This record gives sequence, structure tokens and C-alpha cells, in this order.
Amino acid sequence: MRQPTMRDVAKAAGVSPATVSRVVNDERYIRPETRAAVERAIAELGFHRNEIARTLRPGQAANTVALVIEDPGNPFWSAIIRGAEQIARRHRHMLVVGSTGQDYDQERDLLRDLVRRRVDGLLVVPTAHDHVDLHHELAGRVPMVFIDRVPPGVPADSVVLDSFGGAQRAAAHLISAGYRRIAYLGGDPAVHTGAARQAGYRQALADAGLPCDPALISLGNHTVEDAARSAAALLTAPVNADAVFADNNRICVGVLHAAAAHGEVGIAGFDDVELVDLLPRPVALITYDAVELGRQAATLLFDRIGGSTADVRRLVLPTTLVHRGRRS
Amino acid sequence: MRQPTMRDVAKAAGVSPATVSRVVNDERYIRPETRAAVERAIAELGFHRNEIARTLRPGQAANTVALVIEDPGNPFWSAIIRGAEQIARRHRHMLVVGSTGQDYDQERDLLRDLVRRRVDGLLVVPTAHDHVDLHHELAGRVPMVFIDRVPPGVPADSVVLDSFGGAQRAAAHLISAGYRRIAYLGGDPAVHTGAARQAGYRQALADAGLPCDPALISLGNHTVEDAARSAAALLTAPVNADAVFADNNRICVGVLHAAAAHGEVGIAGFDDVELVDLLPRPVALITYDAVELGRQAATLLFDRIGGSTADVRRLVLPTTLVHRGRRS
DNA sequence: AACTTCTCTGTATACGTTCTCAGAAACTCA
DNA sequence: TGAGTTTCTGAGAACGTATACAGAGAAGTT
Repeated sequence: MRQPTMRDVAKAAGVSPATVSRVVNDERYIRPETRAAVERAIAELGFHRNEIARTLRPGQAANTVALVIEDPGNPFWSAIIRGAEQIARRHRHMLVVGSTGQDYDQERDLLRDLVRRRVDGLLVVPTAHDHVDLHHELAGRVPMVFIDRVPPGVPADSVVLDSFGGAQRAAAHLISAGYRRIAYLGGDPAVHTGAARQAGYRQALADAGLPCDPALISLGNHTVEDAARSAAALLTAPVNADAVFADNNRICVGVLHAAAAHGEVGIAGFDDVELVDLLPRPVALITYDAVELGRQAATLLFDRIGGSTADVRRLVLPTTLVHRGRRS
Repeated sequence: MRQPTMRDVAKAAGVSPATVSRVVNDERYIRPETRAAVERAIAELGFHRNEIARTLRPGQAANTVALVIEDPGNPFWSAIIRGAEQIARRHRHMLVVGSTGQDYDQERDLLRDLVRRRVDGLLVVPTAHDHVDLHHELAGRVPMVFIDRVPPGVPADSVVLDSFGGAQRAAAHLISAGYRRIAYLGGDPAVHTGAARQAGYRQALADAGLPCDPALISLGNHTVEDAARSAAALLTAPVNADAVFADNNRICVGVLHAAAAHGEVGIAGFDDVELVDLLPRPVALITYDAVELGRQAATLLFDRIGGSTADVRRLVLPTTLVHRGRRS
């Protein structure tokens, strides 16, 4: 399956490879008959310019940016893909999506591989682990924008959500609805958003003068099933929580499953979740524009690729508290 | 931001570029001190081998396969991504994901771009339009496997779901539950799965001796909102459907929204949908292993990349009818 | 008519890597 | 000690493309 080259096209059209290159790049100064002959040869042979070889020339960009996320199955990340893709397309760049599955080794391999392939820029959701040295090293070699989480001390742009504010508002809502024993269900405590959201939750409790019972805090819930198990435990004796704040959409789904077996339970969560509005119970959710998150990050990236040397920028996107679900 | 090259490393280590290449590729016959010197220089300069240049050499594969899907936001496609990625990783290949958004022009541009970048193979969910010539042309140049939809007449492997059988079973279930005016809500009628599912639905009606009222058929529902509007119309006069079969997960969500405003409505749908099991109404769903779909397709692809010249293979994955939701 | 400018095309080189070839040094075995 | 083998390294040629340079012919200008 060897692909035809410009040399093959040149031979077929009876011209030099340089002329073929000129036709392909639509340059001036080509006799119409020559152009026609070359185009005929291209069509006949089914020639596709080898973009790999083209990129090798100095000054030729790969016209590719990469997005490294955790799991494309989560609607949060896939919305970011859509946003980033919109902007990449606008800049006539190809978007390569890779996923890490929360595994640092995979993130490292993937990022190295992308740099080796000389992508023009990287959009990265770092895994939890603080291997700042890798990010630091790469940030110096290729334009890079961090999404949702910011490795401390790495000089690169970033776009995150207002995790603290959102969580604080969600918890405050539960308090004002009369709940007093509000549990917090989180994922990996090393993830920065988790820390920020837990802090917001604590702040809301403190603002209301409520004590923060450590028994109400559950961390390390990585899957829907983890969260369902943890929530079930928290909602029964001896903890007896009367409400739950879910750190993210996966955890929220797990909590909803667990809560189905209980009566009155206050539920709030970070991230929007589809179909929650049809559930027979009220649920408060912190929502935001995830597509915009991807767009903003990509916009920052292309600004850097374009040569911007502005100071490091840290965007924080606002969140909104919405009320889903219905009183049954 | 020029990246250091092997030449730079060679100069820094006081050896020739060939020796650097040998160290990087971990070849035999290198003096330990030489190796150490080169490795020191690599670390010092932060050298990353240029994979682009490497791929240019004849016989060197890009070690990249691409997956072209419609929309990464739909859990159906993202599950396929996961499956394909598992297999790609196992074969030490990078997986590039591109999306077409159901737009044929984008699919064409994307596929051309991928071929130009000399990916080793393509996993493609073709858009609805029957531009078979493009697929035919590309299938001759690069190993290709079609997922979920099969362009007619293109000599390439494919993996699809048992759409006909699944739809038939779902419709038969609604009939056996006593419903008689069962509506069919579909998307783009040019999509092959849609045609197969509608055929399965009609077969079930025919098997039960039920007439097939054209007023019960609604096509062209591309979004959740489209489906909700269509379903609302079908469930009221003059059509007065008493049940709905939803062609895919997006449509099913729309139907669920519309049905919330009605009393007793029989609902069945193709694809699984999260949280449906917590809804206060029974819903029958046709489920399957979407991750396995991606795995099977990638496995076929790597088999071809490995040089297999077996006859064209067409895998059909089975589906299961499950009962979600609860009687309220 | 001589000169300049414009149009068109080919030759040759470079991009960063791998790999063949070849040569030098060190080791083995008679 | 001499011939053969193994270990190590460098020079140089590709891979497919883009481009600087040069050159030739045509057209325009003085």
C-alpha cells in the first residue's frame, strides 16, 4: 500500500517535483496547461500530499493541537472536547484527543508522545498527582494550557471553574432548606477541584455556624458504585446525614441511586446531570458552560501559538445554582 | 521554541548523530561510557526524538490509528472511544479521535487529513450521506474498519449492532404489554441503523397483525428537543399514540421529557440511558456492550494493519432487552 | 536594439531521522 | 604472531516535501 509521492506525480505529468509542489500549494506563475496536467496526474494516481514530510521542513507547523483528558465517557470532558474542537477548526488545526484514565503514567507517556510528534500546542487536564516537574519541563518546550486543574508553580495559562464559590452556594442552599447534617462526597482528594469544593462546603457550614463533623466527609469515590455505597452508609446510622453534597456528576449519580432507597434527603451536586429534572425529587446542581471552558482554553492556546508572550493568565469561569427535579 | 535535534545532542556529547540514534533506539554495541555521555546530553538539552522525521523513513510506521465519530458528547460514541483505545494501547499505537458532527464535508476533510498524515489505519463511523466513492477510494489506500454503519459496496471490514433484531424485540415487548398505537421516533432516515430499526419495528407490528399507521412514524429528530416536540405531538390528538419506540438514546431522552406530561405511556428505546432506572415509570431499553464494539473494530483493524488479507468481515454484535424504571 | 521586468520551470539542498557500509580497535583462537 | 571475529563508531545516503537560486523565454520600456 505505498502511497504515490510528488515524484511519481511529476513523472506521470512530465514535470519536475518542484512544479508539482507549486501546483499543490496553489502558487502563482504556473502555466494553465502545466497545472492541468499535474492535476490530472494527481487525480489519476490518487495522490495525497504527505503531511509528515511537509511538517519536517523548518517553519512548517504541524497544524495540530492535542487535548489530554481523563475520560471521554464523562459528559464534562466531552463538552470540553466540543469547545476545543470548534476553536481548533476555526484556526484550521486538527485536534487530537487522548485520554489518561486518571493514570499518571499514561499521562506522562501521552504527553511525551505528543511532544515527540511536534504538536503545536497542548490542552491538558492534569491527573491528580503532583508531578509538577513533567508539566514544568513540557511547558517550556511547547505552548500549553491547563484545564480544570492547575499544577502549582507551572508557568502556563489555565482555565478553571469557580469550584469554591459553586460548592459554597450549593451547601448554603441545603442549609437554607433546613438541612443540618450535610455530608460531603468527594473523589480523589489530591485533585485540586476536590480540595476547592470541599473548602467551599466547609465555608458554607462555617458561615451558618454549623459544626463540621468529620464523619460526614467521604473521599476516594472514583466510580458511581463507590459513591452509591458511601452515600448509603452516610445516610444511615450512625452517621445519619440528612443531605448530601456530591463533588461531581459521577458521584451525584451514585448518590441519587443510594437516596432512592431513603425518604427525604437533600441533594446538591457539582456538574449538570441529564434526566435529573425528571426525577421525583428536588436536586440542586451547580452548572456552568463546559463547552465554553474548552473554547476559552483553546483560545488561550492559539493566542500563545500565535506568539503571545503575555503574562500567565488564569481564567475562572462562573457557575450557577439551578434547581432540578420535582416534588413528588 | 526550537526543539533540540539529534545533531545538537551529538555535538554536546561529542559523538556522531548516528550514535545518538543508536542510544535512543537502545541498540547493541555501544560502549557504556558513550551511552552515558549521550544520555547525559539528552537529559541536559531536554531532547525529544522528532517522531515526524522518524516516520518519514521508509518502513517506519506512524504507530497511529484514527477514530472518526459523530459526536464525542454522546455516551454511545465515547464508549467506542474507550474500547478502541484499549486495543490501540495494547498494540502500542496512539489513537487520534476526530469528530464529524454528522457533517459530510467535515468527514471528508477529516479523512483526507488523516490519510495525508499517514495514519496506519482508520476506524470510521460514516455520516449518513452515501458518498461511497470517498470511502471506496480511501479503503484502497489505508486499512479501514467501519463502525455502526456500513457504506454499501465498500470492500472493508465492519462491526455493527443487531439493529433490526433489537428494534423488533423492543416493539414486540410493547405489543405484549398491551399497547396498540406504537409510535416510531427516528433520526436521519438516511442513516442505515435507522432504516434497520424501523424495519424491525414494522416487522414486530406485522408479526402481531397490527396495522402500521404512517402517522405514527416521525423522522428527522436530530436533537433531544426535536424528539420531545415530535413525541408531544404524537402522544396527543389526532394521532393519540399510546406508546413510543425511540430509535436512539438522544431521542429516548426527548421522549421521556414529553411523556412526563402524560399519564400512562409505553416507552422503549435503543441504547442504554443513565438514570432511567430511577425514573418513576417503566422503560424498556435495548442495550449492548458499546465498549466491546470499539474493541472488536480496533481488533479487526490491527489485524489488517498486521497484513491480514482475509475476506471482508462483517461482525454483528447482539443486543439485549432490559427493563428499567419503576412502577410509581 | 538593448535593457529591464515578468512569467514559468528545473536543479539542488535541507529538514531530522534511520540505516547501510565501512573502518578501527579490541578480542579470540590457532 | 597472524588471521579471523566481535565490538564500537562515523560518514553518508536516503525518506517526501518546500524553497532558494538560477536560467530561459516573453513582454514591456527606454
